[in-house]
Amino acid sequence: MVMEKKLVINELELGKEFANRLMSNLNHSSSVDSNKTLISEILRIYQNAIFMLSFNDDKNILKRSSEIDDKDFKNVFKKRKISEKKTEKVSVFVATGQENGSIDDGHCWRKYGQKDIHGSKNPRAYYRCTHRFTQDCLAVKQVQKSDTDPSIFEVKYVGNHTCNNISPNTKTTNFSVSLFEGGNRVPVKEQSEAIKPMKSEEVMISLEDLEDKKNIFRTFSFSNHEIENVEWKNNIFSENLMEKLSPATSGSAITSEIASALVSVENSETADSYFSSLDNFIDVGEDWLWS
DNA sequence: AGCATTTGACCATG
DNA sequence: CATGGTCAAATGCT
Repeated sequence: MVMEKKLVINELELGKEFANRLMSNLNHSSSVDSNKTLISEILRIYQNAIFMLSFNDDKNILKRSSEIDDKDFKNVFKKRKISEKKTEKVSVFVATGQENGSIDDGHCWRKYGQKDIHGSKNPRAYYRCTHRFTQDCLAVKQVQKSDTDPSIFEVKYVGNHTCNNISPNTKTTNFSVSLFEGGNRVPVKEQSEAIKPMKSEEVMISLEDLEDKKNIFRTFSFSNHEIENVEWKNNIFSENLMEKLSPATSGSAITSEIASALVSVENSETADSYFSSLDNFIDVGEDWLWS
């Protein structure tokens, strides 16, 4: 069985586990918050599984990634800076709950293009940092509404923000994040949890050991080194989530092996502003592609 | 007026 | 040649 398939199955099994837990909760009159969190998690898992499968379908894309990697950078392109872009880090997010497709991530973006994408129902919008010219900020993002779920926007970030203009909205974000790098857990950012969230969204990060089959997706990461390496790195439970769901299980062995992020957005209007603080969470290597 | 968005054209790439 | 990413003129918005 291919790795990707196993991972999708793992994801679905996790969804099943959460559903069972929800059933149990309902039988024991657990807190509404806990049940909501479970439902949210189950929905996320389904979306992840769908997303993974959609990526897995396109082998040609994966092939192309490896081919690009095999090339030297001896080719100097004439006009565009695509070759530079390829060396930048890319983050992929699945944003839910957006009503109008404009995803406020705490940075100021300027739309510079939109394209109909072959095989996709929805066009892809291209944004660059508003401060591209004033502060030489080369950050770029692409937003595309999911074909499978119109409420979900796939957001891809390319490059780091070098500008220092962050929307005040960011202040309302309440999250706790950790990630792995080279097998070591590295705390990234943490803010006060003083604000009780009205709505939670899981940000998917992944920097987990690819061989660890216990892991289940929160998101995916792609590498272009080889086709075989275009695997979805993954992680399982958010520690915060685990504490919400089942305090007894937090701190278990499993949580020591996960990288996760739980983002709580005080303002329930949007899933705003967590992206800005999560730049490069998902390092998909030097090449990246949409499904 | 100044800034953002739209949209067709252009270009690199496979 | 098809596709995706970017450019830039036209247009819209405040």
